[in-house]
Amino acid sequence: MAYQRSKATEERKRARRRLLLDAATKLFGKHGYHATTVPMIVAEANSSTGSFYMYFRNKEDVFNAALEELGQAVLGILADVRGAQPDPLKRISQALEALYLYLAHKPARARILIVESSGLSPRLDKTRRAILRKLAEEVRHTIEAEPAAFQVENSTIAARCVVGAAFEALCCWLEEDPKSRLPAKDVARAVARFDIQAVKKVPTKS
Amino acid sequence: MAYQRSKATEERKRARRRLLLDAATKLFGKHGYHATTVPMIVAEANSSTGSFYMYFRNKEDVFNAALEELGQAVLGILADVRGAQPDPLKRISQALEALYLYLAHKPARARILIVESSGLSPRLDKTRRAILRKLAEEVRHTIEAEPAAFQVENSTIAARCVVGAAFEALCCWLEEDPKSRLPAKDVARAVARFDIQAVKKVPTKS
Amino acid sequence: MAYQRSKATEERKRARRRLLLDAATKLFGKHGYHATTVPMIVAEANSSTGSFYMYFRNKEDVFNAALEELGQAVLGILADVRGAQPDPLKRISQALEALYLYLAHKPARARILIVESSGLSPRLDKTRRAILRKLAEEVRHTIEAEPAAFQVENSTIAARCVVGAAFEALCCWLEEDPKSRLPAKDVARAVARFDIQAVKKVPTKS
Amino acid sequence: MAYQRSKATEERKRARRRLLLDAATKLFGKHGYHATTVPMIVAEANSSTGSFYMYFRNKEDVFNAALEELGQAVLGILADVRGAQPDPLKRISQALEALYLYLAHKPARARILIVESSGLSPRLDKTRRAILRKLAEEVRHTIEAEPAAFQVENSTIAARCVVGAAFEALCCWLEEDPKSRLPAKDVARAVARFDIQAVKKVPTKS
DNA sequence: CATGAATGAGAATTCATTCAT
DNA sequence: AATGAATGAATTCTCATTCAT
Repeated sequence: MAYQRSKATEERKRARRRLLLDAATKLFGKHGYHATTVPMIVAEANSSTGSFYMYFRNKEDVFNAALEELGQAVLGILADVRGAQPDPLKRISQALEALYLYLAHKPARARILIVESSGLSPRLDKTRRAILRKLAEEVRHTIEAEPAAFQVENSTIAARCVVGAAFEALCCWLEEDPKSRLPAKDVARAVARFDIQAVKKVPTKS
Repeated sequence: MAYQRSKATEERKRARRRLLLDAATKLFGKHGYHATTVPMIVAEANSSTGSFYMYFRNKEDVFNAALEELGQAVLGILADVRGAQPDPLKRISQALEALYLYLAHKPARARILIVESSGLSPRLDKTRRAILRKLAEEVRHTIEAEPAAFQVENSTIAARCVVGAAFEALCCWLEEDPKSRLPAKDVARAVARFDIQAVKKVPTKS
Repeated sequence: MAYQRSKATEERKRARRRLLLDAATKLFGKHGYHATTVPMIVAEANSSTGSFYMYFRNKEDVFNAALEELGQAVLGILADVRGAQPDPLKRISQALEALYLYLAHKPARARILIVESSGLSPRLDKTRRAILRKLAEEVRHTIEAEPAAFQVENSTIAARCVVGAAFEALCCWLEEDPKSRLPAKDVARAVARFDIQAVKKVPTKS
Repeated sequence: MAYQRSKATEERKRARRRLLLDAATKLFGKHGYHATTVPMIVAEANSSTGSFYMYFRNKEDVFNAALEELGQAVLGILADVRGAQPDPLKRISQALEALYLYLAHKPARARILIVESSGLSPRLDKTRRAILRKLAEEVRHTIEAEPAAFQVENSTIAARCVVGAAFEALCCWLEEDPKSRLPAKDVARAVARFDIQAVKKVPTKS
């Protein structure tokens, strides 16, 4: 009986945390870190400041949680593609497309990851960099795993370039008028073409 | 009533503004926008709050001034290279190298441009985007001016990718331990190789 | 989520607001609007700046609240007299006496109403004028309701004169040395005599 | 020669002071004491802060000067009427009319005297009260000089009432829409009727 | 004498966080 | 566990006044 109740409690706690984290993600993406206040978050989540500090150490902590969750999601997308597509060049293409479709449909999250998480606190910077590093690592492994398909001067730097190119193009696209801009898919393809061209092995003549 | 405004006074005003702007640039690059306070800036510049508000409307205004100055500097570097190097592929390479050397020697400025200027206020975002847009335009013009040398799916997007790749690689490099990381020049070359590979025309077999 | 809001909490909130408003009223009356700072108010109320801004939008807002409360009080005094005294001439007399006794015992409030509320902000000016207007309206209605008792050239202007005379006399009296000045009651009577003489119907000879 | 030059200098000094004082009067009347800044005054007078502090000790000092000048002007008007009109009742009427015409044509000055000079500093309060006191004294002397014409309970208080009535009516009138309000002359007459009725001797039957 | 750049004390206000209920 | 009232440190910005030129 006591166990049952505790289980229900656990679930309610999880649900409450979700509510708060979703509200925070939404607002951080919309207004940025500094313009989002804790009262705003708890109002959006129909909760209270007191509860907020039960689930998160402080404001930085929710942002960090939102950022990490986002990182997980993005890495998950990449993992899915890796499992599904054996051709490494096509994999890059597919991964970019999947990433763009995901972030294009959740522009608030895209903003958190790309725009709003810069220059905050050391801890948040660290989390942000960790996500970007993991993405770059993923790319680097892909490159290094198939020397027959790729040819770059420095795979670490090339991987960073792939990530940077993708995010900058995405960032610009997010700022464009949603009515007149290209479809996300097309941007993803153009970026993929760019990245692939940059890293694929050029057959030497002879 | 209004006497001839003394030239010495004008010069002192300019000097004072410079002092404040340099101090602000230094501190913004070191601590970021929010962690830098006006008192900190005036202390660094050996000036006073009152003076600060004579030369800048508010804190946002100095940051904007610093950012714009930085944008001018970076565009100036690109313009210099454009004038000096007729070969468009080599030009990209040289431009990146010049940019890296400049920002590597002024890491505080690099941070302002790449890391600290995101997600602040609409006005600052606009200034930041304007700089990145101009950089991308520069790249796009280079690409479009020589169809014989370049081949991309979409020159606008490719230009953004070039800029994004360069800045992400630079950003990562700035975070590395200065003692053990590669020299700026080498990073610049690796990035240049990446970018050039991505956009140069691949000779069709025949 | 929202539990029954506890009655005790509501009451404490009301009490806190009262405390702040009373402190503000006291200090505004003593030092005037500009010389009274929010820290002074919260110190007087044994509260904190944060609380202050929970109950009032800003400094102007407390002053406005104090002024409106004062207006209510003064209008209440007039309403009481109107209910109690059918003779319109005597009513003016009684109303003035009641007003003087009230304000003489709360000189800080009198100062707020008469001296300190002028030339502050448009909003406060409006509140001040609204109170004086209502007082004058009260007088005007009294005059117009009994044409047999009163005779004036313009009842609106006469009503303003009644109010102006009363407040100027009160203001001068408040500045006099409390030890040597006339009792409030006597001043009230002299003013009443003045006002009544000014507005009462002069029996035409016949 | 030296004398000549000094005289010219004296004149220029006087002129400069006038310029500053006029600018200050205009701005104080328009925006009030606190909303008028020294830079605003010197800009209006085409002068400089440095000069300002040559002619006035500080901001309070100009306001005081403006107020005193205004007081002189108003007392001058009363003195003129006193010299010209021997009938004491008619004199009150004429004085009010002259006062209203003067202040109606210089609403900024009227505001300084009636609205903006309240609740500032002790010194300014004192100057303001001194002006009102002198006006009341003038009225009191008129009343006391002709016991045959007047009949009041307390001439000091009656005099204050006369002044208060006049200023409150004027103040209300100044706030009314200039297009639709009564002419100043009519208001003056209505106020005069009120005041005279209040203080004139009522012939006892017999 | 005139100028206006420089000063810095001082005020208002916000919001992350705590804690009594 | 949940609530939201209370806290106060911290920050921005203004403007009267001074003083070097």
